[in-house]
Amino acid sequence: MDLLFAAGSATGQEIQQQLPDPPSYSSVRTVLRILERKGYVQHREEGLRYVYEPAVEREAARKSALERLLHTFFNGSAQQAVTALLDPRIFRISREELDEIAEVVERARRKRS
Amino acid sequence: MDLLFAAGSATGQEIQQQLPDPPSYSSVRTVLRILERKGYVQHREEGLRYVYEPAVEREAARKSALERLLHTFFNGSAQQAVTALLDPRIFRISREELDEIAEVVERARRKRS
DNA sequence: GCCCTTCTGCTAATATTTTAGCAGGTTGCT
DNA sequence: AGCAACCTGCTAAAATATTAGCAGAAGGGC
Repeated sequence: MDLLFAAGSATGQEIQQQLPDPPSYSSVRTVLRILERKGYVQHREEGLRYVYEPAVEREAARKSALERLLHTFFNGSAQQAVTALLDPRIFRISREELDEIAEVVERARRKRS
Repeated sequence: MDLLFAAGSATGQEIQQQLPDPPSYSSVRTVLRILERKGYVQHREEGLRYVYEPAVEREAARKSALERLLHTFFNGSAQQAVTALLDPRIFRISREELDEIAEVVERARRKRS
């Protein structure tokens, strides 16, 4: 699923290739079919093969993943999460990126006031 | 696991209570015992009952969860993640929190320059 | 001392996941 | 037409996860 969210959509073959320690193509497809039956993914036919994509809105999935992460590791606090994201011991962030982040925050503040 | 990371540590009973649609206590303990065998959690005896906690450093787990989220939903970009965290359509953030975040960012910038 | 509650470990049945093989269809090339 | 390289669905075995029941130990109150 994560893979599909990251890629947007993918064929069985693409998924298999990106999987670590890839199982047989047959296995991948079985899983996809099951995920589809459960309503987690959907496919469209493209030429003769199926292209799969998540059945849930990307936005919605992202939101719920964020919420979960915040709750699990940051006590629900967005501020703590941002602090971790900026912690050089955790991520190396370029100077430019840092500037952009500052701008995003400033924009949010201005919008608020 | 998420629950344990959020709480820091917990007894079987506490875990059961916090679980949605809670299965029997017996089931919870079986799972804990298996997780322990696999090395994901460990326990210490406290009085007569076991208190479980994750076997991995909280920091390390947090880092890997963040990395995964960034990769899955934000194209690896911390900036995009911060943007989402500040998006009022996603999270309601108080004015104070926003100010604190701004400060965190500023501190990071000063440290950098 | 005896019972009630709460814990542990063990065991076992059931459900689900994971894996792969096989048959049949389509496309395209020779 | 025949063959190779794809794809799909179906099927089934094996591994794993999930759930819960039961027995035995320990503590606390009557």
